[in-house]
Amino acid sequence: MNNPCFNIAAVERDTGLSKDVLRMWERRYGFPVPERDANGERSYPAAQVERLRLIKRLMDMGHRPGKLLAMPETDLASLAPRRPAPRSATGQDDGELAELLTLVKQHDAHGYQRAMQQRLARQGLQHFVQDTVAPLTRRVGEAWEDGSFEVFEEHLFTELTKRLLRQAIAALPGATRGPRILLTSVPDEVHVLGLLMAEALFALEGAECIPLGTQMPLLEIGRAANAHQADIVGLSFSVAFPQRRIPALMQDLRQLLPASVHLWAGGNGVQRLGSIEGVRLLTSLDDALGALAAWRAAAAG
Amino acid sequence: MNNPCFNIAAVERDTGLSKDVLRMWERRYGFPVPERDANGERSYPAAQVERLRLIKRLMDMGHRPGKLLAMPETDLASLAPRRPAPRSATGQDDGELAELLTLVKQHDAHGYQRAMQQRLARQGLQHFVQDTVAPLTRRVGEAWEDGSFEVFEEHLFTELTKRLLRQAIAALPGATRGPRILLTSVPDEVHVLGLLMAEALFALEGAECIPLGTQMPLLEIGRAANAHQADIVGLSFSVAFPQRRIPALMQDLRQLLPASVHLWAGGNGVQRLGSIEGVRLLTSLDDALGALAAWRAAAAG
DNA sequence: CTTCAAGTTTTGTCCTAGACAAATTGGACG
DNA sequence: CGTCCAATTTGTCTAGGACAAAACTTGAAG
Repeated sequence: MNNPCFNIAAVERDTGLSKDVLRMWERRYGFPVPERDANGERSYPAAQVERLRLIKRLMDMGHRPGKLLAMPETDLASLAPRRPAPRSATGQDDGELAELLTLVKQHDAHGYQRAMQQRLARQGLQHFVQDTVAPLTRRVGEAWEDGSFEVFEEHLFTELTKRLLRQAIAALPGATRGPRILLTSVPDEVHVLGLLMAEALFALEGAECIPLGTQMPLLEIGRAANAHQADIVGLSFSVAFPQRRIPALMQDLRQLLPASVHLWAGGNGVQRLGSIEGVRLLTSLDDALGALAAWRAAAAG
Repeated sequence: MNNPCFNIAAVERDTGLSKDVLRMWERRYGFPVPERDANGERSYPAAQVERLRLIKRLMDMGHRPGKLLAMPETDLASLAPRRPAPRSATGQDDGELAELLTLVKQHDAHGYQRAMQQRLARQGLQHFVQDTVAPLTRRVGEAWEDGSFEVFEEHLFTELTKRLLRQAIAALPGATRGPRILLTSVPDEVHVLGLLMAEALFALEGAECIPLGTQMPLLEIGRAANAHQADIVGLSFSVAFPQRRIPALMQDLRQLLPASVHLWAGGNGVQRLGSIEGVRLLTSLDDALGALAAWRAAAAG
């Protein structure tokens, strides 16, 4: 048999579904049904792994496992390309963004970087962040959801875009005028582009940003805020982060920080959230700038 | 009780020991012996987690679990601070590196960046990577192990250093002369500094690097290699990655790639590894450059 | 028609305990 | 002193069962 087969650990790695879940689904829903190797251990054919990946993707889009696992293969495929159309359609710019996406899709890293550099030069950092990077990121998320972007294409996009933003940030004069803002994310939240966009805008305004990367344990965020004498702690939540966990998390963190330290939370993950005591929710990049202006007004007054 | 307790999933995250292993040790060796919560589930006191982390570290140093778990606390501690002294002691440079570490330790991000930029300008990128970034990273790892670095300090170091390297890489001319090298890491391997160091050296040599960030599922690595028509796939493993898993992982990946694609594995995690069929192990940054030269020689011949 | 609370189903994670293969060690023998 | 085989060590897999937390439904009240 030259079909490659995967043991349960390999499937866990590649799909992100835990061994417990894989065995549970087999028991409850009758899928996947792996073959068994000489030792009686599960051995998943590539086709089943492929289907599991599709199911995982649909689950991330909000579908429920029970339904998906009961479906025949064909119905599954028909669910995938469901894109309800309300893509931001601003005419000309829309086409240019599509071109940028095409470059990534064609794996033309150099072309993408060149095009983005040009755009950055033309628009300036602030408009570049707000009118290019932000919508592009949303587009990539959509494309990934409807299956027109592979995982590795999304990784490439993220990696290249991170570089552009960091480079632009590094080129800014090191300002010391504004508040000190500590930027990071909580454990299980790995997305960093939102943080970088915020950092770029804050740095442009002359604030002093302290970037700690992603996945900081809460206790460590508290210590870091203290050590750096931060005025503001800014967290980012992507849409992929379970929203219901956010309020409790933020309240825990609020208690770890001195009352004088402001706590901000932004990113697409906080859009639909109700207000949280002691936390400023940033609903957009504009709102983030507004929050900074308000902080300064309060500090001056 | 105001002592914080951890459930088994949290302990797995914090120690890197799988749930299976934690339960097995409890059954076999009588440690750890967690309390039970209201639902009868394991609840590990902080002290036990601390000890598990120490045991894990000693295992990574080559000690055997059976011995360690049978030891009383005091003996364990006596094994720990054994830092065999062969820290690269090159006199003057050693002092300068210590100064850089001190800047991070004092949370002086600007000072650190300035000092590193100067070093980069003075040494040139190749020596900067080999003689500054590499030893510095090792030092930070050591400092984290012996507790003199906080988690957030390590995050800050990583974040700032990543930026320096990426900036330097971006400043290089986009060369198209060498092989196309796809650089990434497997799931569960989040460390990226090693990859960036390799990328810097390869790019200096005129190779075309395709950086995909970390944590790519194996199947995706295969697809990406195909889509980008990569000549070489380069993976990085940190010391924190369980070494025993590497050979099987690499063999799985080897089978997913066309025979014409070379497979390289580097990083501090592969130092003590025996050879793997079809995989070129990079034991050092110098060795990585050697591998590149060898590839070119073979391609030309 | 919306909003909120209570009930029901779904779903993931944890539990126990046994089996076995892969890796490592120790010792015997050349 | 090296080499090979046996004994031990060690991690991962297996099987269902149990249960709590999340998500969906339903129904009542504003």
